[in-house]
Amino acid sequence: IKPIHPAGHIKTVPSGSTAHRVIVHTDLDCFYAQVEMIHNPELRDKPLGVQQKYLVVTCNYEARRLGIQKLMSVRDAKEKCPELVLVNGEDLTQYREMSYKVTELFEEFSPLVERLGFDENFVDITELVEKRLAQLQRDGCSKVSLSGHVYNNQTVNLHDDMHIRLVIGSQIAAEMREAMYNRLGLTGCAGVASNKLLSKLVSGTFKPNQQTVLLPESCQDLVGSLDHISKVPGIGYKTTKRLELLGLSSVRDLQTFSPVILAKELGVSMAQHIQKLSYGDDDSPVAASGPPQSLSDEDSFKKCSSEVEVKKKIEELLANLLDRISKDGRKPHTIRLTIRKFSSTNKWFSRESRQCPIPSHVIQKFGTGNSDVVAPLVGILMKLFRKMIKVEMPFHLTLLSVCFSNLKALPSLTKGSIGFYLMRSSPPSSSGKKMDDVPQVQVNSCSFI
DNA sequence: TGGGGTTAT
DNA sequence: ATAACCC
Repeated sequence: IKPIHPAGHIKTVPSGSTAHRVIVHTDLDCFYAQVEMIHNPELRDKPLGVQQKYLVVTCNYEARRLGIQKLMSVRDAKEKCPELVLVNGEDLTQYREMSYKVTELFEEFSPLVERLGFDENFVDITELVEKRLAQLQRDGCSKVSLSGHVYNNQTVNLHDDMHIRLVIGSQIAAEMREAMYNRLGLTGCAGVASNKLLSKLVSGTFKPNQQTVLLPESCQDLVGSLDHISKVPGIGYKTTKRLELLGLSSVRDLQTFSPVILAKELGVSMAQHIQKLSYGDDDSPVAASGPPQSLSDEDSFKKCSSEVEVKKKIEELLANLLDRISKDGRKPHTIRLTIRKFSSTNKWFSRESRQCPIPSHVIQKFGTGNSDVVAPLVGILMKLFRKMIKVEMPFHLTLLSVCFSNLKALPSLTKGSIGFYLMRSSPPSSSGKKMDDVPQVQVNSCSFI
């Protein structure tokens, strides 16, 4: 490594700068199936699928070799592979818990960890990379070795500033995956690049349990390798349809399309955003997720058509949520009920919801036993229900969901207090089993106290 | 198509 | 409150 300046002065990245970032994206291999196999090792060498209702939502690689795909119907899956073992994955509790263990593990590397679903994380390791680079330069060490694959098999140039940083990033990514395996028993992929979009795209290039780094010169090859605009993260179903109406289908089509006409279709903000994405350009920061913004519980079914049935389902959902919120420790200030009505046309979208503030006298009673809070909440939820459904008319629901949001910390944990700073990554647990988490929290918190 | 999540309008 | 996005 050559010193950037003759005196060996280190060029640091200004805080908040978007210029020389190193981002890791991680993606666990068939996450739900992995959790089930840890839970029951007998399943390890068998083709395994995780079932929700009549769908196989994910499966292990043994099952994939036999032709099972994600989101395949149970009927098709059994037909394709009669030996397929199915476990029910409708209760997400164990997946959610393992998911947060992974995020907390990554937070030991950098506080900037952003969750994407239960099985993906972005980690901004720019500062860690700078620290290691500085240390290497002080030591006068001239060797750094890359971990994992390089996208396109591009040659690394150790005289290139960004190449060196990305190579150090690949070592850190390897350490993160090692820690994940040693401490949690989980395998997964990682991608290292200069922004979130690119790190996510590159992490999937070598698939189970491998990692890949993208060097800047191969950026256009990466985005160009996507066979359709809908494969660009951020361009979803609706936007894809509108772009197709403009005659666009490849990433190159989008790159070279008139920005003026695109802005007329999508608005200038959205137009600029997705056209930048098409070039692999993404300046969005890794936003630390922290604890969740909302907790919800839902259930789908073929048919629910009477008020007593609705009340029963709502009570079930609420009981689960109250359990979860008491473990979280925070209090919800808003409650929402969501329904999905049956309709033969347009049947997979269109949900309706109504929400309202939770009365303050109900909020107070949240931490203390659950039972004095359920009756008023069921009352509120049934009122919300009647705002959407005229109960004297026939109705046919296929989903109910209850959501707590506007979550606020306990009154005692105000901004200036010690408790606030010790609170972050693991909320006080009623079971007290997580005492081993405390030391790592303090490592991150001490400098503030 | 499940059972979750987030942010923007 | 809905609509879009993500897994």
